[in-house]
Parts: sequence; C-alpha cells; structure tokens
Amino acid sequence: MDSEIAIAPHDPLPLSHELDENGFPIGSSSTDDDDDGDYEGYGDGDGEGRDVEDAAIADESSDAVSTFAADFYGSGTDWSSLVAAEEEGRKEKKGGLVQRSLLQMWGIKKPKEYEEGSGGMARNLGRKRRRSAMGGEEHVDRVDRRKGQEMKLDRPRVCPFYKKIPGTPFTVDAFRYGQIEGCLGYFLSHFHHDHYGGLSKRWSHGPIYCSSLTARLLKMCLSVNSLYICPLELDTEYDIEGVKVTMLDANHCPGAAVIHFRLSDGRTYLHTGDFRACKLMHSHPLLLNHRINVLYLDTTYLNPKYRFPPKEDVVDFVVKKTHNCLKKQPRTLVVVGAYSIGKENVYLAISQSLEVPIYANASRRRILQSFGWPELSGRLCSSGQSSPLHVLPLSFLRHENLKEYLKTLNKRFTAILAFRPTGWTFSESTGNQLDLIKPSTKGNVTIYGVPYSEHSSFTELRDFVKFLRPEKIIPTVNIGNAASRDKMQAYIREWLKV
DNA sequence: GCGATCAGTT
DNA sequence: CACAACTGATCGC
Repeated sequence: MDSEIAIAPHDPLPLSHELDENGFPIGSSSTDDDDDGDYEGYGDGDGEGRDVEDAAIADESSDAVSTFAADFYGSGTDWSSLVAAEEEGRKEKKGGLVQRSLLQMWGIKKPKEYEEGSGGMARNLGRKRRRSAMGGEEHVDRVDRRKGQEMKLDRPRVCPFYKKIPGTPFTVDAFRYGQIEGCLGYFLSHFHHDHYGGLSKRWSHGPIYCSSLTARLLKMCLSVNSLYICPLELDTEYDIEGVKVTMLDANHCPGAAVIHFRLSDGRTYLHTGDFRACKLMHSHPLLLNHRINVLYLDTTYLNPKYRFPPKEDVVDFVVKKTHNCLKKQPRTLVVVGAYSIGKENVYLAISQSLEVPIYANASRRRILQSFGWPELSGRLCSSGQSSPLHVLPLSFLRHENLKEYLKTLNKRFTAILAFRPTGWTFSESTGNQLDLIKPSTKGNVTIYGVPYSEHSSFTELRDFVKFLRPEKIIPTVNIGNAASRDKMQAYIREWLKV
C-alpha cells in the first residue's frame, strides 16, 4: 500500500512515511489493538478524559515499554525516532501561548472589584492544592522551578509527527517548536491561539503560508514581520518547493483553510486544520472523485455523543428568541459573546433580522473590518448607545458583569438577552433539540448557551470520511490517550468498511 | 517589558 | 457535566 514516497531532492525533512493501517507511523508500538470493533455504544463517555489520560501519563513516566502517547509526543523530526522517544511533551495539547489579553485587545478593562474576589482566592488555593495527583519526575521539576530553586533547563519542545507533511519540507500549525529541522514552509491553518502559538514579531524561522485573511491578522495582531508572511488565495494552486498546494475554505472561522498538497509523485495529502465538514466540500473539484492518500483530520468531535444542529438552525433559534424577547421587552439589549474570531454569523444574522447595527469596540471593529466583508463592515457602529446589539468578549458574559454593563448604559436599556455561542453544550448531549435549551436568568439578565459549532459533528465527520475514503487518516485532536485514539480508530474503520 | 509556560475559567 | 479557546500568574531573560 504505502509504496515509497519520492523525496524531493531538496527535501530535508527526514520523514519516514510508513503508516500502519490506522495512519500511525509504523514502529511506534501503536495501540494495543486487540479490541477492534468494540463500540459499546454511547454513554460510557465519562471517565474517558482524565482517568485514562492520567493512566497514560503514569505509563509514560514509569515504563520501559513505549506507549503510543509517549512515542507520539516525544517524536522528533523523524518518525523512525519514535521508538527512542524521550518522554517530554506529553502535555503538548494546548498550551497557554503568547498574545496579550484579548480583553485588553478588545479594549475592555476589568473592573477593580472583580480583581480580588472569591475567584482570585479560589485560584490561588487551587494552585497550591494542585500538584499531587500525577507523580513523576517532571512534576518535581516543575515544583522546584516555581520555587525558583535549582531547576533543570526546560527541554525544548519537539514538533510532533502529525504536524509534518511527509515527503515535503512543510509543517502545519507548528510554530512553538522554534526552528524545525528541514522545514522550509510553515503553514498556518487559521488564526486561533492554539494554532498560531509561538508566532510573534520575532518570528524568523521561515516563510509562513496562510490565507490572505489570516495573513492580515498576523500583521495586525501579532506584528509578524511581513517578510515571512506568504498569503495564499483560496482555491488557487501554488507551486511551493516543488509541491502543488491549494487552500480550501474550512468552514471554521474567517480565513480558516483546509490545505491540499499534491506531491510531485502524485500523492495527495489533505490537512483539514480545524474545520466543519459540509456538503459543499463534497463537491469541491479537488476532492470529488480524487484520491486522497493521507487525511490529517480534525477529530475534535469524533464521538457520537457530540451531536449538534446545523449552524443555520442555531442562528434561526437565536434570531427567534431575540424577536420574542424584544416583543415582550422592547428595551432589551441583545449581547452576543465572541472571543477572537469566529461565530460572526450569530450577530450578523441578528443585525440583519432586526435591522440594527452591531456595536463592537474599536479593536474588535478593526479586526472585523480587516475581513473585508462589506455586509459585516457596513453594519458596525462605534457607539454602544446607538445599537441594541453588542458584541462582547465571551468571558465577559456572566450575570455580574452584564448587570454592571447594563447600568453603564444609562437606562437606555432595561434588560439584557445574551447568547454564548460555544461549540458543544452539555445540555445538548441529551438530544439534538434546540427547544430544550433553557437559559439562565438572574434578575433582568438572561443568558443562553447555544451550540453553534465551528467543528464537525460526529455525523458530519462520518459523512466526510465516507465520501473521501482516504487511504490513511491521521487524527490531529484527542490523540493524547490510547483509549480515545482506539475509539476513534474503531469508528473510522467502521466507516471505511467495504 | 517580552515571551514561555502552566493552571484555571467559562 | 466537557468542550475550545482564552486569561492570569509567574517564571527567565
């Protein structure tokens, strides 16, 4: 199956390309694969997260036998080094990364009174109390470091294999590993913190390829040197280092791209970045009736417990609730929460339906303007008094905050109706019914959590994979523990049967 | 003051 | 409840 991948002459990324039938590198002592098609249906989802992960961690620190997770995270530039992996980096997952506070970025100052409330106390206590559960040496290091006592130097973070595109000198969303040996092109799938982490104005390790919208954000928000930024238009094929590269719309946040690589030997790789699969992708000329050899898949919600409605349905729901509420209380302020970029359609739809402008503060307006979407730009306004529709940082959407916020608006409004568009909401796990969503109300502040997801649901993933039928799949999310990997593999195998 | 890192928060 | 994606504290330099 996996015949040789021709390595381009200039290609210094020493990637072995042998993958096992699950898309994991051969020789990495992949998962204990005996429990093949076991599904045990839904529901036993709990326990999966923490416990198993801790088990995996314990494994890693103690064992001589290499677990997949250890190998996986410890893997260096070469897949063949997986076996000899050091146990570093098990925490690769998502790190706190650069970027100044978004609140600051959005120009919102935290009221003094919230700075040292019970929250602060709880946090400090939590910090002290923590740090016991997961023994192991690394832990000790960390404690020492906090005390400022003789600490070891931090081992450098190593780029995990799934961020490298074999047979090419490229990586995807790998900016937190310094210079990566042999990497001549650093691709960025989209402008979210956990993907661009490591990028700053000091970046100098090589060219960054991304959509032009993302490119603008890199300059505006992170002051990345333009010398290194290589904007690519969507649906346009580029020849980069002898590889044909095309970015497709990922249906995630603005500027998010799915990246299609065609190697000179004809092999094709598709990296989804973060994406929400949809029917439209099924008809893309690069995907329809074309073989994909390896699919790097955003497996965030690859579990049947993650069911949520189409975005359109959620938007309809939000618009309807808004209308109802305004009918009863015409002087209601409607608030939509959003952190960096993404979920714009929620407030755009309200704006269009109510025929009111959208208030956002200066820094958010600047970012939204940079999208170059006239229908959005044209509706932005700079005075909170002149619109009953405000966009605020997600973290601000709490009863105390909104109550205060209402006061600052000088009686122009008498109540607040707020929406937090989050990916998956627990209330949703019981069913797929939007009507079941109950808001949380305190006084004149009502907050709805709505399942507006910019990642694929389980069924959307299934349909996408069954449509694409790639030769191999490499999951890029939820791979930190064996149980979840096994489960995902089992589903994928099932989908690709016959 | 900046960047990295970790835990915590919603 | 558990998600993704962020904030805040604290370290080194």
